[in-house]
Amino acid sequence: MTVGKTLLAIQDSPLARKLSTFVRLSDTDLSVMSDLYRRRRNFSVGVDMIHQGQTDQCAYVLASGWACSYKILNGGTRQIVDFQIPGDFLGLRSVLFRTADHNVEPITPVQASEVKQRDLLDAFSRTPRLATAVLWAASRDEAMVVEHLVDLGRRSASERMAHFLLELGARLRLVGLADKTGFACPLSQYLLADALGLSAVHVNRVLRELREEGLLTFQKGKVTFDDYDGLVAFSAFDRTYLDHEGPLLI
Amino acid sequence: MTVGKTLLAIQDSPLARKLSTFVRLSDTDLSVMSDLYRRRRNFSVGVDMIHQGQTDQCAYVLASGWACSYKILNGGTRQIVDFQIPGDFLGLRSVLFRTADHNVEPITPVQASEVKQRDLLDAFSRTPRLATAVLWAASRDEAMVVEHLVDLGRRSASERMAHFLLELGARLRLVGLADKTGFACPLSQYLLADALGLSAVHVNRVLRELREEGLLTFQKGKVTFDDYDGLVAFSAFDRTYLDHEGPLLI
DNA sequence: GCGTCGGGCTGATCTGGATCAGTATCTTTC
DNA sequence: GAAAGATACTGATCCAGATCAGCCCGACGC
Repeated sequence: MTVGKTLLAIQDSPLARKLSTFVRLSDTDLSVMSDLYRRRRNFSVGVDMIHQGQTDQCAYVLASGWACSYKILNGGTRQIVDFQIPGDFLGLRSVLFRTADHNVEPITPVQASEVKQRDLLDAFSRTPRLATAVLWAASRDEAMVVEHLVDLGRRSASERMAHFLLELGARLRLVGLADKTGFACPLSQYLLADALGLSAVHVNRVLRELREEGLLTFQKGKVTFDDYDGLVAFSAFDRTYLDHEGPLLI
Repeated sequence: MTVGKTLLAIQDSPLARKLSTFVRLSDTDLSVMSDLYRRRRNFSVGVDMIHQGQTDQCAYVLASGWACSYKILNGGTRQIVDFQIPGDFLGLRSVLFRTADHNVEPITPVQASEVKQRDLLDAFSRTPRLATAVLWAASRDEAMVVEHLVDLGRRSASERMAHFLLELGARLRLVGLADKTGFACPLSQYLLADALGLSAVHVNRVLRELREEGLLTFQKGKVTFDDYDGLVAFSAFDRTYLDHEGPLLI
């Protein structure tokens, strides 16, 4: 039975797994979702997937690789708003509004499924539960942006760094790409600087500081939590906003 | 015909007006919405409407007054994430997730309709379009949070202030509470400080600076844009993310 | 086998905004 | 109408993090 097999495959995708922590997805929901997965595309590092200011952009579901969404400001600086990891939705706002309000750029080679506006809105009208699930996923993303905002507004550079890497680790654990000891991380110090509102120079110093304190090591593309509990205490990390409880809707 | 009259009243509410810029709401949608409006409640200044860490909180639709959502960090400081003005949804995340990840506090006396989780999820399953509309509204809010994040990460104190007050003005104009010359603003310098990640002392100096530059005046609860175009240029304000175009779904 | 380019890394100096320590109104309360 | 809180406002000082300037090293092209 090919249909059954396909559904099983969809059910196992990172997105389905994420959404089903909130709503129980029926076979109908899953088959509607599988339509969204049709157009698989590849992107290479540094070539924007979504351009700020352009209209009729697509959204994507990230299958593999890392990307970042950012805004450019006059003066050439930029602010990275969030990093996207496998299973993440990306560019939702750019399809809900006609014109994209941010850029998205792959940090590593990326595989992603393209989702056009029509596809998404059609899918929503066919299965209301899917709309609720996506609303939930979007809210979870917003919760992370909010936490990031608190980072920038009220935490010191080193708290910020610690908090940010803990959060990234927690997110990666949800998709099996990290454990409590650390994770592989393709971010350069420049990218960290643009995300944390710091200069690259200061990022370097802060990482050294954290290493010397025995809290964490970030070297050669690998983040290691040398003292997880110490880090949690130091940065007042509270992961409740990332935790999933059982499905809310039956 | 009481039913017709009720629908008309709902149609005129700030929330319905906001949502209908995105989707065309049918009579069914409107009557489902009217159910959400049943429980009107009053809140007084300083008494939290939503408590961080508590479970089974309600959401609210703000009818009148201002509120702010914020997070407390250890050390007693806080970061205000957003201000809510009439027509805004509030506490959506606190009903989608079981436990609230932020506080919401009225800044002025507030009138709001309470929306319980069950009400909301029932409403979504009855009319998928409503779910899409709320997703859209939530995305618009997220766009503002993102812009706020850019404020904190990469703009100087005075750019931040100018950008923030322009945005607030633009939002208030959408609900008829401001015009191009300015708006009535109940925010104290302490609240501004907590929102902009500055000290209250510096907020005061920045406001003086902007006043002396002839850009804007904030005195006696009233923000006046003395040089609107100058402000827009100075803070690189781009309001596309706030603009509504015609309804996307028929 | 030599440039060059993108990271990482470091010291010296500068500065935007915090912090401290007040003063001046204006309300509220009793 | 005195006392107690808010809130606005100001000067003096301090410091976290930016900026500038540069070195080191591995990967790449040719």
